[in-house]
Amino acid sequence: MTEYSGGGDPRRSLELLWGVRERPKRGPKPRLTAEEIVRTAIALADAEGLDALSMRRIADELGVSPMSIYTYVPGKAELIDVMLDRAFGELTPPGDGTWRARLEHIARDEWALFHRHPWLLQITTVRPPMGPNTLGKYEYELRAVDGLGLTDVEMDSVVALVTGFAESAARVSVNAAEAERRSGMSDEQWWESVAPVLGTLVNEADYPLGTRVGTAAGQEYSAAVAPGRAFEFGLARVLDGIEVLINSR
Amino acid sequence: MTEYSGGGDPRRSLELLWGVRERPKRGPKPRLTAEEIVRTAIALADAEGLDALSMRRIADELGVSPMSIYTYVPGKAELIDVMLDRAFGELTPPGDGTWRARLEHIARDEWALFHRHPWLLQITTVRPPMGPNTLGKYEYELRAVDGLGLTDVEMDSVVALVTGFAESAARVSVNAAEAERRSGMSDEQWWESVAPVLGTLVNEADYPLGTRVGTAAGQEYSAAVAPGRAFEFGLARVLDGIEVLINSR
DNA sequence: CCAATATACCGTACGTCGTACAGAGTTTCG
DNA sequence: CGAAACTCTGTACGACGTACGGTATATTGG
Repeated sequence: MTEYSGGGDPRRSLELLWGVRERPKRGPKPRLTAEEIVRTAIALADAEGLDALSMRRIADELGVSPMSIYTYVPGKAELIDVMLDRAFGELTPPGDGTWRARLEHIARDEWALFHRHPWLLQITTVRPPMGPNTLGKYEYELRAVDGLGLTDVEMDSVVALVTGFAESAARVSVNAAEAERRSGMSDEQWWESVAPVLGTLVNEADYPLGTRVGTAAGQEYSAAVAPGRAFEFGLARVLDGIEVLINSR
Repeated sequence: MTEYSGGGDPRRSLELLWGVRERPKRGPKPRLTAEEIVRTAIALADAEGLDALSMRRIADELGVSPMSIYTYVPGKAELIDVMLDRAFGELTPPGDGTWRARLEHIARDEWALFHRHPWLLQITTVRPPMGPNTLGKYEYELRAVDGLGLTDVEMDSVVALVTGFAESAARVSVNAAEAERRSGMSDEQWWESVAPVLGTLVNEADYPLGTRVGTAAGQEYSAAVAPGRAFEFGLARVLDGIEVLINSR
């Protein structure tokens, strides 16, 4: 189940994101806070993945009945919106180096964030939760490419390219780790279980480049480091491409 | 629920992928074939998404009971593996142009494939199904960057960068369309529902670049064309970056 | 022609999920 | 001291993948 951000009632979602709900005057003392629920949900998603994040599990963790959660949060979609914005709060703005150093910082920082919170990759952010950290992130990303002679639209495109690349590379890395965890097999072990059967079905000569290059890549990089190398390689190429654009201005 | 490819028994999976199952000598005539189930599943996923793809729905569609499906396919994971390989069969090898034209063809072809079969984006392919089309795809992708003076490992990295970029850009595009379908709101309508509430919570002066650039980007590109522009922009930058690498050899 | 065997197909059942709804208990205000 | 506002909970619905055991059907060997 892919989770969609921006799914709930916008007013209620935004109140939650900005924490502006005035506390009630009557009724029993609340046993929880929305923030506590968000923290618990993030810890659970970090430890067991987004698939294991259920309203029932969160309630268990907090020692209340499942339906109590709905007192503090309109539903699961809105909760995930807040989790996303809170996670973005861990990112740090780049410093004062070159534009290239600033974009590298942004990419590496996001790469690390996705590894700390792999569930972020399962949340679609085409309509992001308009919380303080999400807005702040966009702001400092744009600052990193301000004053380089790019148009406003180009600035937006460059930022989207770099963050999109970081997300894409992190996705490969996180999925590789997750596949290893689930299957209990390393990539090498997996390949050793597939290769013999594949050999009886396929003629290697039909795939000369795939056989040669696949073997070379497999030997050069163990599965444990391959995603990191792919990130570094791709980042260098993407920044080189952006440099071509900037130099043309 | 993210779906993982390569989850099932490798022998049974590979037999399915290569269609090598000898047909049974005794027992009742089969009413279906594995291929028929795969076709039905792909049509269903195309029309209603991977979340709507259930063994029960497939069985309904074919007029049999849910458990009958398991006569032809070991489980849902293996079925999805075959769906993936069959979809890759729609891709076409690049022609004889420059390396840049060949890589552009690969990226555009994949971009289009992900739009025809958006569910492909929900399947993790770190351990891809080793079917004929998946192997063929890797082979002609490598052929596109053969003979340029790159090392084997660099060839693999370049191909992964270009296809990873195409996938990443298509993901944004597909998610945007899906968000519109689900919510019944265009991006403009969504923004109009969020902006007024956001205005009461946020001081625009705190986000000067975000406000200016966000507005500019929103006006330049309607939501309907924005993902396509982002794809073209990013592809040009990525290929420029690869050109820098190739020229350095 | 008759059993033995292999296969196809199906009904039931289990433990998940998000959350609608109705009710019970608790605190504060007028 | 009510009434209103609020917190919390139990039950229920229809979905999911698939394990298991049973029954119907086709082919084979005698």
